[in-house]
Amino acid sequence: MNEDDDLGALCAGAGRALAEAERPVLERHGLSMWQYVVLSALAPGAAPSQLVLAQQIRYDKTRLIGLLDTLEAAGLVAREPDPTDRRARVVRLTAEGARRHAAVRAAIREVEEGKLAGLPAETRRLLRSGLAHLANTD
Amino acid sequence: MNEDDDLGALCAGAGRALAEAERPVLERHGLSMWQYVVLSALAPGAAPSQLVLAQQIRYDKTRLIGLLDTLEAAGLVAREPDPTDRRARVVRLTAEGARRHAAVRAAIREVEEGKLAGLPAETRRLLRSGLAHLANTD
DNA sequence: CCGAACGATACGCAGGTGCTTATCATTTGT
DNA sequence: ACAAATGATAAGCACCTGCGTATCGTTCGG
Repeated sequence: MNEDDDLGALCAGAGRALAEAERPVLERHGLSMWQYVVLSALAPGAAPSQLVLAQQIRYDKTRLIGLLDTLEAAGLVAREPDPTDRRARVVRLTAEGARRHAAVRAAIREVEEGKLAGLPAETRRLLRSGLAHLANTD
Repeated sequence: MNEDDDLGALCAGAGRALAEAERPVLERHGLSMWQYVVLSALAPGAAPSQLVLAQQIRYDKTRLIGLLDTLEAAGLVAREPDPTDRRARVVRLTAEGARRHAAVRAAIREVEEGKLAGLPAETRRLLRSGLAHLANTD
């Protein structure tokens, strides 16, 4: 039974399985995993600076630059100097970026639904809350 | 709420948090994450060949060689030619390897218990079964 | 007002990853 | 019995990752 497995191993296995299932979806929409992560992070609201965005998604701040370059060139995000601190760049989704993100997110949700097929609603709920608890006990 | 997050993002977050919490434990016992994974894979029984071991733990088969070299030099695993097919090497834990694995595993279980603190038994159970379901729906 | 701190950017380094190719010993199918 | 396949191994590759350094413009404290 899974009583023998480490929780870490289980999380890694589940995460890998999900990532593998989602990769084709992302490819079909022309986005890399990290690009999708950035769009997801910006969906609830603009990031006050690239630095906090990098910390938020746990991505290297110097590599985020090139990632944003690509997304900006694709018209999915916009960088604007923060009026209150012109060193910082506020990063936000463009209308097109919000549209693309919503579309990809819907497709990914479908894949996840498929993976969850067969699990009772109660299990799904506790799975989410359990994972959130583990992730937030940093 | 966590209803907003992708399952993949939740798994990644939880997995990362667990890995970070377990790294100091592994370091204290002088093992890398992958070395521990190998020991864990061998604990239930010897691997019939290095190739199947690599596939089992999803590690590159050519890199596994060096990993096993280290573990063998440390006296934790043993490689013996399979009598029925002398191309293959059977990999098994040594007595010392089994002891080390049990010790590290106990320490890791403690960490995981700490992370799970506050979650009711039912949630833990469903969390495990939910993760196992996701991981096995490859 | 000026030096220290800070954000964005460019660049290179070291380590880890999966993948490919080549070699050698062994097994297997015909 | 011989060619093809297979497992272990070595070596090299292309990529990704985090990290450190340097530069430049901007901000802020004394």
